[in-house]
Amino acid sequence: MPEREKLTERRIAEEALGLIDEDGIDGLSMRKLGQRLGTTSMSIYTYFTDKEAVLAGVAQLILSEVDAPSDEGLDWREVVRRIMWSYREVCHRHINAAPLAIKYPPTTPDALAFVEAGFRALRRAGFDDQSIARSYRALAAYSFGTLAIEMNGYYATASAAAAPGARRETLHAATLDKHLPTVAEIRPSLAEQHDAEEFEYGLELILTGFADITAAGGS
Amino acid sequence: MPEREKLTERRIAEEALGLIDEDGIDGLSMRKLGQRLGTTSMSIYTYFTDKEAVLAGVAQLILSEVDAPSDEGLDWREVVRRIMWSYREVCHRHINAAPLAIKYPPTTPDALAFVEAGFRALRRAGFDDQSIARSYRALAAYSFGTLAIEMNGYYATASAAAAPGARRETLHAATLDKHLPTVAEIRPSLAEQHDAEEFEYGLELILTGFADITAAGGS
DNA sequence: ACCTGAACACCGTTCAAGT
DNA sequence: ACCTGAACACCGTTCAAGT
Repeated sequence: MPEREKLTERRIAEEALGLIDEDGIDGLSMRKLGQRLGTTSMSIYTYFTDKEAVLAGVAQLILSEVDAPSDEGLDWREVVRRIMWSYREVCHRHINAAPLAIKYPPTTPDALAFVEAGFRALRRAGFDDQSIARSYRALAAYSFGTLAIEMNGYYATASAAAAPGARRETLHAATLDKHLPTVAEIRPSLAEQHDAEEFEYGLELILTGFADITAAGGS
Repeated sequence: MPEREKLTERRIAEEALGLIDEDGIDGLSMRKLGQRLGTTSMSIYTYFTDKEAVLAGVAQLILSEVDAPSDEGLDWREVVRRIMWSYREVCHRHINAAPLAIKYPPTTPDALAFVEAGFRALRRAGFDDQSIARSYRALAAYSFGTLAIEMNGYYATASAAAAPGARRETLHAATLDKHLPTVAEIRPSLAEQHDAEEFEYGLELILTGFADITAAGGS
């Protein structure tokens, strides 16, 4: 199906995101992308230096979808909450592309909008530069890590008795109980966790920590 | 250089880790790995179902290097600190392979040793099952995210004026100041951050949060 | 059971050539 | 400036054949 339309950096990234949504990052090839755009793979190189640049472009596209709440009348905690939950929602909606949002930082103005919104809310609340940078980093780390856990079905894999794909040394329940009794004990509780609930727990823990530690705490 | 030695799941994973340490994950191919082992790529398939299984095996190898402190006489906070710092150190020592440690959960007994140690320390301190699972998840999220930020030189890229590889729409300092003034303001503080210092800040924040929230707090 | 070589169906990217 | 087709140097994995 050759889509005929002027080639654009934007259109290429959008089509790439579509392909990734359907087939995953490994399912994206320059050849397939070219075909989907109604041209050859080589025409893409007019707009992006290489495949990695395309992937970075896809990341910008996703990050642009994150809410950037104006902070009028909102507590800084509430602004941060909205951004964090929106970030998580966007990454789940493009779950195949989520690793790109983790790997490539926002660089375009659209992709940076939510960062600006967050920084402004913290500034208003009286955080100094270092505290803002520090809070941003801690929140970024937490959201990246959360995504990583939620993406791979991290615990689903961990709970499976067998080492995935390894043909020997599968972990029998017996050896588990013997050598790793506490792991065996806690496993059910890990399996019972709800992603959203645990995300909230950690997020509120961090927000409370900010309030305790930064000078701006009470505002 | 054909290394002649009996082929083993373990030896294959070790050689794969060596290759990744040198050339990165993309630098690992089944063909090169086979050559390094003194055979063909195909002989590897006797021990691993596919390339992904090899990567999961490499992850187990790395995770086995993480310290698993015995909790005798140690405060639970101190046990967690040692594990977290060791995890970080191991991933930095195998920085090219670090994404594997994030992607593949520990499944072999050796790789699970540090998890067992951590769980045991929390159990001793009086944490119930749910609190242990919850703490583990929060700490895992934080360490994964930290790694992701430290790995890609996340802020280094973010600080560069240009969107990497995109040929248009590079972000000029002027448009930055105009549309993203707070981002422009905070950028220097982000560039000044020290990885280890920020890691400690977030880790201690989380540990304090655990003490506040779990019933076992004071012990 | 373990290893092999040839073959299949792909890749990203370069380059010379076209408009 | 933008697009193209052929070519280069690779991939992971299957399969039939060997020991």
